[in-house]
Amino acid sequence: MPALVRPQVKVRGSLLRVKVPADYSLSRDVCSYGYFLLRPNHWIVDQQCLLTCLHLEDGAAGCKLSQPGNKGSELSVRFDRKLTKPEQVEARAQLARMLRLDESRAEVAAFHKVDARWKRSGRGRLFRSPTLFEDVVKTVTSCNVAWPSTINMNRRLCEVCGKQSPSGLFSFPTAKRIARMRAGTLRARCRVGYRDQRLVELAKLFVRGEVDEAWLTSSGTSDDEAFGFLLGLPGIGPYAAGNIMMLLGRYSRLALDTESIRHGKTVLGLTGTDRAILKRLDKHYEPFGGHRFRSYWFEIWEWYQEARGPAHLWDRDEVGASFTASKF
DNA sequence: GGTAGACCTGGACGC
DNA sequence: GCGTCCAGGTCTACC
Repeated sequence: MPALVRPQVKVRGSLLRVKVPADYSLSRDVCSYGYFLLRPNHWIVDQQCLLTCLHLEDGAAGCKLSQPGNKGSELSVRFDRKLTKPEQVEARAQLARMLRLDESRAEVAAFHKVDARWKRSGRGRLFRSPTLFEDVVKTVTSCNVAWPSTINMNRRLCEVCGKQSPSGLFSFPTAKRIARMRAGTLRARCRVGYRDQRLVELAKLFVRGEVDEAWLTSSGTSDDEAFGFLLGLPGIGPYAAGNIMMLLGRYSRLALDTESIRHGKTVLGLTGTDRAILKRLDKHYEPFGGHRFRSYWFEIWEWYQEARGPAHLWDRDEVGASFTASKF
């Protein structure tokens, strides 16, 4: 979609009111992780609201999320078509996952108790996708590639494989859809490169129910068990598995990549070979225990914001599309 | 357990 | 406009 064309939710559809935790801030908690810059998401800076598109029982439904009141006030979610009752239930569940509404004020406070640096800003929640499948695909499309390519892959996945809503927004493709696609088609039309076969295999695992989100998030499943399972998935290595752990709400692991090395060198002043820096990073965040990823991530996020201004003022097609670790 | 090279895309650069 | 080089994480083969 051309940068100058701003998608609009024009049709008067269903309106959902969504209750949020008392400390919830839409602009802060959405603009907290890079996925808010990836399709089907579009943060509208001058309105401070999120435009996105959900895949529901009767197809794609574009929606605009806003928080008309102060922090903690309920969200207004306007859809571009009428939703059936079951669709409303499904939409609420997807929105809750995406916005981390399951993370209460007390849970965020527990993080601040371990790392008080983020108490003032209130940061604690990390934006994610409405489904685990989308989170996994977004993670795979962020591996071994510069950020602008990740943006392109996600845009093409939505436009080529997603469904179009009444107002013209594209939803993210479902696992069922990707599982039916030929790897060559994904490669040629979505420019996913060698990830093509891995994405199809991942989708098939989801369709067959072999990736069980309930098990992965269960308190009865240890971090080691969840991490080990993720490592066994196609296209998922240590970085991707660590990232997906965070997306599942497990913050005890880091997702270390070249960006981490840059952070270790420039912000933490670590020296030595890349391998040595990675080891030191692991050690450095040990004191944050079960919250390590958040402490690590918000340091990186703050650094981005110092360079590019507050994230809630980033325009997806300008700042969002241009930033890469090597350019900072 | 550690290491080297292939896998792809897109941006940067030189001509 | 074209060709070359490089960055990026995972996977496989090999030692």
